[in-house]
Amino acid sequence: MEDDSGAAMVTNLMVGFRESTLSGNPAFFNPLPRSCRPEPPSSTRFKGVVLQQNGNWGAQIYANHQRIWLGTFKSEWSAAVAYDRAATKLRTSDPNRNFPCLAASEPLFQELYTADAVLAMIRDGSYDSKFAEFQRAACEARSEEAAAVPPPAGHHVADHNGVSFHELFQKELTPSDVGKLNRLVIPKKYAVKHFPQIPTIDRDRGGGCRDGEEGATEGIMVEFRDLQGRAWEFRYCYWKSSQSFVFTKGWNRFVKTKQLHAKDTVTFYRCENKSGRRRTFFLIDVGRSSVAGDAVDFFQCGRGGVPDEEEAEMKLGSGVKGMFEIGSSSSSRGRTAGEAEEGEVGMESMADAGLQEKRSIRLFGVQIGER
Amino acid sequence: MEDDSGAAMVTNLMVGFRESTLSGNPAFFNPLPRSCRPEPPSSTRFKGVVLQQNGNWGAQIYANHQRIWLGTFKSEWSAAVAYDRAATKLRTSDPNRNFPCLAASEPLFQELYTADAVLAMIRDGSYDSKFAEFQRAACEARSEEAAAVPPPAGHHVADHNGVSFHELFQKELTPSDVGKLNRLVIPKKYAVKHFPQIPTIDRDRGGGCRDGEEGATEGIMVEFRDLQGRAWEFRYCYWKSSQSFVFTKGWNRFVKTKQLHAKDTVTFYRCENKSGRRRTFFLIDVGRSSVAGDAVDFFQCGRGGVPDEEEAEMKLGSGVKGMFEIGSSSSSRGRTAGEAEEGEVGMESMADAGLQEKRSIRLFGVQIGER
DNA sequence: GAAACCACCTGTTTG
DNA sequence: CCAAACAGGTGGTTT
Repeated sequence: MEDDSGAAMVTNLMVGFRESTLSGNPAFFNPLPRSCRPEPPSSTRFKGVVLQQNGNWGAQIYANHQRIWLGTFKSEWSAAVAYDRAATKLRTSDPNRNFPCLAASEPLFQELYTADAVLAMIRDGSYDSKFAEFQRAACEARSEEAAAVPPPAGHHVADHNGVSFHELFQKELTPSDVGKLNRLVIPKKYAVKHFPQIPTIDRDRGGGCRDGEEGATEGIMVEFRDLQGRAWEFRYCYWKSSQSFVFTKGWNRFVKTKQLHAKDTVTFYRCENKSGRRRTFFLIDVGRSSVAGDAVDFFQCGRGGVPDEEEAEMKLGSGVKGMFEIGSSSSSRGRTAGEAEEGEVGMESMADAGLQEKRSIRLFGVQIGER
Repeated sequence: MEDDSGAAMVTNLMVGFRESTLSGNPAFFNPLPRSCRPEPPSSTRFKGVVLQQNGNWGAQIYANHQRIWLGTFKSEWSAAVAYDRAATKLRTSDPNRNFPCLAASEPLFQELYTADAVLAMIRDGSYDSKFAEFQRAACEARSEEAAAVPPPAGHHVADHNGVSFHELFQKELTPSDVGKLNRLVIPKKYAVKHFPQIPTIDRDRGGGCRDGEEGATEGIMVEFRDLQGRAWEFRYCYWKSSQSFVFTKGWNRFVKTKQLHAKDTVTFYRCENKSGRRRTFFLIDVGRSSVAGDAVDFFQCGRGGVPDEEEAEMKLGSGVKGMFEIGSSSSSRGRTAGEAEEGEVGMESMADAGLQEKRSIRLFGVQIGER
């Protein structure tokens, strides 16, 4: 509770302020751009931080009309970081942070945990190590994928510390995938194996309805996260005429924001946290073509594409007809810190649970350890 | 009743057989093509014409299982013309006429009157002058629209002899409007101002239906007349996704028949006859782009597009779901000559009556006279 | 089988 | 600057 070392370490990790004592991939500790670095503490106090009589710093956050105590910390910054992390989970609609860059890669990590679990990690100092492991695994996976030999899809599973990343498949983008057609063709074998079945509206079900709808498949909305935790919704549908599965609506925005080009790749993962109580979510990652040459580092600050002009456009779950919720991200926003919503609609449709029978010990293709 | 001069004058007007004594726009009196001219009277009597003992010619017509007497006339031709005019009103489904070309521009004129009123005008000889005024106004309006300066829409109101032509709006056609998309985009501001509201299926009406349909709008059929009096039905609907109002079904046929091209214009009018007892109808007119160069005369024979191969296809009002009747044309076909149907469904929706407050004295933009 | 129709989708433009 | 409107599209279904 009172220990400050954890928070300080994470400040290192995320802000790169001094050399880390944590061994691991050095790519982690790329300093953030100068503009991202927090200013030294000033008379202006950080949000959610209070100075205590004993000289320590307390962190608290208001969410859902109640005050939540995050613990006491030895440094003002550590307390401010704790606030940011809690805010990342609890105040998603409020963009105000003490260290804006801190939030860049944490939402995805936090997706793996319930709000209670995140708060507990903040309080007991385990947040840092959990997050560090999460990042190290991701970074290693990234370097693996950058290798010349394309990794065999479907076998890259990491399961470390209760967190698993299961690679579903990867596709090299065609010119059409990134062109004016505004669609991504999902190879059929992967679509049927990993993606939910697209429901068909059965007509003769009671007969009360008008003549309008028939046995048409109009597709469903599916949601993925990128490595920054940003949600991406795609309309996933089946085109009878070409007998192909495609992403349509939303795909074009992804291509542009991520500045994808032909021969770049997209990789899909299923992410779970079996030790925590957090549900599965799905992840989409992009890989640059080697010909393009700019193999940027994995969690490098600013990755995730061009600066996003449409930041405020991220829709919170808006009850769109046909919405398919993957994970609980949308609906859990602004929710009470308590437990919630297991088994939302369609979740079980992503039916490839059979592939994780062997409790793999690779994370994004990198051997990590038995468990 | 017995006067033949009126009918003879109209024969002039329409057939251009000899020089007219009516002053006015010379464009009126373009002779019709030779094939349109009636043959001189032969031993074969005209339909609906009977020779009377006193040497005059009587005209009569059978409609709705009864014989209607149209009056006596000094010439055989005049009586035959009278029959044609009555047939235009009463026997629309029967294309048989004594002078086929005569009917070209009269149905529109007749739309302004009830069947009884038309018959009365035929009998008392006032048909000719009323029709002549109608045509003169239309011709002047046409020449005005051909001017380089686009007329300000919504202010072109003619009110002459109780007949008003109110310009609702005009649109220059885009390549898409005349292309493969088979639709015409109605600018929103005009759609909401002048066109009927597209009904929304209200869901909570008994609750028998499933969740399928929401506030869906499936559009309505609207009917317009062209200047030849031909009826055109368009499906008028609202596309939620693009938030635009469009004509869909039927528009493509109009484009082809009228041989429309990009930069041509369509203009919509509301036509009323306040002195008569006839209801409003709506008119769609086409204007050729000046770059296309062929500013054809207004009521020129053959105008109205290519020869119509699909003549028999004109549907009589067929009780289409969501049908929106403008005017009474469809439902009055084959109807008894008596008075009928005031205020049909949706008629009041074409709500811009507020624009005619000042009892305008311009007809299609041309000053005509105080009234 | 072709053409029209239908219900969506998006990039550009603009008040 | 941004949301609205719209010109220009799509695949799928009906005629």
